[in-house]
Amino acid sequence: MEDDDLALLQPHLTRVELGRGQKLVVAGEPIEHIYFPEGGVATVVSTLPGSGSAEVGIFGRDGLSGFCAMMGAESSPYDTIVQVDGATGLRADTATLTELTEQSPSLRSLLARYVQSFIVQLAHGIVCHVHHRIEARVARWLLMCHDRIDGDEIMLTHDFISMMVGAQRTSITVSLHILEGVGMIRAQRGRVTITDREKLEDIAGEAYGLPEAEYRRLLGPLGKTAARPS
Amino acid sequence: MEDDDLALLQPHLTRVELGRGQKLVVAGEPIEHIYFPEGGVATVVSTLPGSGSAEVGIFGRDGLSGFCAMMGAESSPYDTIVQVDGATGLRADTATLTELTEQSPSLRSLLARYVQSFIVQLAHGIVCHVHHRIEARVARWLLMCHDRIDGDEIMLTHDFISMMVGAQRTSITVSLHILEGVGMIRAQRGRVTITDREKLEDIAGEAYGLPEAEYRRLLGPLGKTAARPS
DNA sequence: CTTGAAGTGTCGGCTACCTGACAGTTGGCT
DNA sequence: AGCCAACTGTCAGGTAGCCGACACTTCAAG
Repeated sequence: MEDDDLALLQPHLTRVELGRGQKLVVAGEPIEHIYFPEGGVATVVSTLPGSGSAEVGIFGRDGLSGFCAMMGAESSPYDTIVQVDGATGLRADTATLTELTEQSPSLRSLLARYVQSFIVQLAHGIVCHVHHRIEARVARWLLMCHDRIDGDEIMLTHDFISMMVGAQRTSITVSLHILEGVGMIRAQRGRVTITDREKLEDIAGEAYGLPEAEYRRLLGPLGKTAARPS
Repeated sequence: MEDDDLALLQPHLTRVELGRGQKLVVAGEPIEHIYFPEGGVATVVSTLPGSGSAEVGIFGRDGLSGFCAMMGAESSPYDTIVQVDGATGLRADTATLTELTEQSPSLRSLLARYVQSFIVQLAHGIVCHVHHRIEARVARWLLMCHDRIDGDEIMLTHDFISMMVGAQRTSITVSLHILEGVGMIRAQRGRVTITDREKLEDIAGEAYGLPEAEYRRLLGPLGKTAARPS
């Protein structure tokens, strides 16, 4: 995702472990650090007392946590949680990063373009909930994870997918059976393996693709091929 | 919404009529003008060949059209359409505005904070679709309109609300009857009048409020009291 | 005044999905 | 080895909201 702005950032980055369940942003609390995952998946989750939780956005090595701290909000109303681990991330102080961004127009442009791509992801989430059945939404979500991990195995439970997709756990079980029946995936305890990505994209239909296309348009390749600092 | 940045913008603004149905942004086409409505309601709408349309965001005098043009995207995948008219708007050239923003840190901060508030609106839209029944979503949407217009009368049809809320037209008719039965609104042909806003907020519950609170936190009062250039 | 389009009310059938409950399975821990 | 917690499968009942169809009302235009 970075180019020669990387040199600007590098001295301020620390590599840290990102463990499953770790909260990169806690709702309502000041955001002190910004994280750039080098792998795995993190999601932005809304939790309200009367309504339970719902996932609203997702990112991995394609994005960063808590960008709202650089948009004039010291905190976010949403949690950001590491959901699929197995990777490290680069961490920076919010204040430092904000200042760097303020100074470098190209860094600012990069951030702006990422924010724009994230907006499209959010907007598309709404469209999915309005128009697409659970099956397609599950497919969408699996594809979004697949884009962000190495290999075809994703470690996650039905319970977990249910929160992501915004559906009942039992409905997820059924959906996964259908997807498995057609040979798109293989489901084992706590693990889903993508076996036929193309078919999965077919099932997802318009539920998948638009935000990804927008990301590529604004920021370049998404996923395994994306260049990352090492 | 503006403060003394206004002086910077003023010379580049032209007052224009905003008519119902007018597209302030056309999906996929370059955004040449940015509009700041002085009243009425505009929405951001996703239209996909296979899935029909869905509304994803809304704004009025609290916001501006096509901000993505200032985020590095020349175009947006979504239309922005004037839905409730009866007001003028201020228009500026995208290029000019982008340049001004690039130069003025305070203008940039203002824009960033607005974008952040819009993100929360989008995210909350997802939460609504996951957790709240149609009735609450209708209430939410009426409240969001009410925040942005003068008076308590909103000119809109059931058909229209159905697209906004992401539901069937007949379901909207039923919902409006319920809301009217409890005395929260009065529905006439092509018009809804808010008669008891508090009760409406009760019905909406958590479907309404969070994005509005966030807007106030970041940008100050939303709605009728908000200071606007005149 | 007439006509027609746009908007509204309503109904019956249908289905996707929720809800809760429970039994079976797996795998890590002691 | 054995146990417990987490995970998965499944089922039966209920319901919100979809879908299509149609009759009625309102209003603006000719």
